[in-house]
Amino acid sequence: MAKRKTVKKTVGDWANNHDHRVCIGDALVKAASLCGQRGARLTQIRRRVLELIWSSHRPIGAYSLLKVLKKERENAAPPTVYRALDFLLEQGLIHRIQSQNAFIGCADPNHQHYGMFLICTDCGNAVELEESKIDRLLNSSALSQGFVIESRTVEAAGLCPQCQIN
Amino acid sequence: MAKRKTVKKTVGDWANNHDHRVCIGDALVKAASLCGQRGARLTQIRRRVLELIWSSHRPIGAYSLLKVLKKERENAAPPTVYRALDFLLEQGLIHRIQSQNAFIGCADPNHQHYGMFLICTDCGNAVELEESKIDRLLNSSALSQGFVIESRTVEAAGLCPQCQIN
DNA sequence: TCATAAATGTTATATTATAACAATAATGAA
DNA sequence: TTCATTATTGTTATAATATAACATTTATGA
Ligand SMILES: [Zn+2]
Ligand SMILES: [Zn+2]
Ligand SMILES: [Zn+2]
Ligand SMILES: [Zn+2]
Repeated sequence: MAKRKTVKKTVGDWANNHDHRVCIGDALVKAASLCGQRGARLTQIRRRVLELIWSSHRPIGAYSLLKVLKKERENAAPPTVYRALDFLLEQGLIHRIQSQNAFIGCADPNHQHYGMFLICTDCGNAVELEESKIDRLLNSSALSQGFVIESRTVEAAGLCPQCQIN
Repeated sequence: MAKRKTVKKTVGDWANNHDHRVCIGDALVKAASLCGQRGARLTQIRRRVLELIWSSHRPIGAYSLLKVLKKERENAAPPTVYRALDFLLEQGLIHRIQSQNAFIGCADPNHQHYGMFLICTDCGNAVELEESKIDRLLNSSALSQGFVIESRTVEAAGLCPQCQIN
């Protein structure tokens, strides 16, 4: 890979003005590293699906992925994509956006986090919210009813800073 | 309708030991009243779909509803159900559970609320979380990135008090 | 090098949701 | 009441999302 400038892409960076190739590159490097550590096999298909998911900050659906894959691999079929997605989800490399039946890359697969997203209804971009306070409040609120949370889906739709201007 | 004891079904009541007919009855009465006020037509089909949704505290899918409806109305088809669901969603009489592609009755359709749910992975029951603090925290957390939330999906999966015992 | 397990290929089908147009029923104005 | 308008429901077809089941190939390590 050619040497590239390291631009920090912070969580909550809604700007279009970053070099998104850096996001993609970072994600793939991290994924390879994590899978290596874990003895999980980031095969060609899986890697390519991850790359396609990272091709934008918009969640992408399984059949959109399939459409692209088919151009490169004529025998790609739904299971091809869904198996790759299952693997990537298991490894925490992507998240599922329930409200869209779509998938998005996880920028920080190595950290504990909760899969909480802000999703712009205009440009479609989504960013992960790293806010442990929400998680704690949710937990304590549930506990006050005796309910123990194991996993959560938090998806807030609205307008990102960019799209409020336009 | 026969006179019945008014049993308060509080939010967060996970017990099986309430008379669920009361939940159903209350929901239908409230729905009729609200629709009346709004000039919205709670037709036979819509009312029946609402009743079926309220038949348990578990979210129920469109095609499960259809299966039941077909026994009573031989020309019921997917649009029959989805139109009723659309109406009930618009009126705030039901909520959609995104993580299950399923629907659940709203116990308090007249109040402002946020559609936040606790869903038991064991018994399948779901209750709506009335916790404005979570909503405020979510809003402020989003705002700190300049993001304005318009709607939210909060679905926490875990074990309800009953199912922790078993 | 061979047995095993993991990944992928392949075909079929299940599940969830909507499009499009026709027929009927409700509503209110003339 | 009658008629025009709109809302609701009927009907058929199909789109979109996801999984089952079994065959084949590839990777892995004993
Ligand atoms: Zn980027
Ligand atoms: Zn935007
Ligand atoms: Zn009940
Ligand atoms: Zn339970």
